[in-house]
Amino acid sequence: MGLTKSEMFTRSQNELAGIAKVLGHPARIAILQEIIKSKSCICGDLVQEVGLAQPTISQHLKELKNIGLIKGDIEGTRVCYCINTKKWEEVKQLFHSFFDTHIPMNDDCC
Amino acid sequence: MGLTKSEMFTRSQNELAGIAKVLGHPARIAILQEIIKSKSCICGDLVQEVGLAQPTISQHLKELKNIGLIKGDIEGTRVCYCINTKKWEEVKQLFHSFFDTHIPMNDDCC
DNA sequence: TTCATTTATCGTAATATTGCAATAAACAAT
DNA sequence: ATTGTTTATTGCAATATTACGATAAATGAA
Repeated sequence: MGLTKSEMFTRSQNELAGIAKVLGHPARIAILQEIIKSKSCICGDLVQEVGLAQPTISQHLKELKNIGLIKGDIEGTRVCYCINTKKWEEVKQLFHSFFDTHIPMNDDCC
Repeated sequence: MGLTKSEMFTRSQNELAGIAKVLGHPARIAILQEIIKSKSCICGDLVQEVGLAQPTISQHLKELKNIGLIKGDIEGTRVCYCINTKKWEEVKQLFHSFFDTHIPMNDDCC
């Protein structure tokens, strides 16, 4: 089969996993870092910098846009991508909350 | 093809993406939360709680163990899983560092 | 208009992931 | 030794992801 219904899990579990999944590819991490680094946000330069073919980069950008982490501004034939800082903060907070859940000490094992 | 060589990316890009990938499934998020919630760490109870077949849970546990987020203690026929707090803190810090990179304001677009 | 530039989309091949039934392996209890 | 319990592994089918060539779509420049 290979399909788990999302109804099996809570909304927040699906949300966090969905975002983590998009972050789960080094090219997309590289794209985000490159957008941040190049203060003025970049476009097809990502193809040069990341080293994947243009359609591939475009596809990764689409996924990052889908979860709202980046925005794209059309400027003539070019598209200027940049971080959506509002969403960036939200996602930061999401991971923060997840990892800050207190881990109780365990005497029984481990 | 469908394969990007990991040599294309930095060590830390691959590391972060690799961990995010494992977190990128709601069942694995649910498993982590359940382990945390059940103070005394649990075993095959996860099958009951998460609602997937035993081999599926076992497989997800394996992936979580691979990145070191959980440990498994064999206790007779049972295996007691719990959070590897040391690694947990490391991963928390990893995401923290990633999301805390300063996002420069952009006047050009977006 | 015609040509060059840039990005998105389509189509497709290669690969990876997911889920589970069947089964093995390890142990406890009788 | 046999039985029951628990977990890991194997094998496989269904699906998803990834990468890229080809192509379309949109714009700017000549």
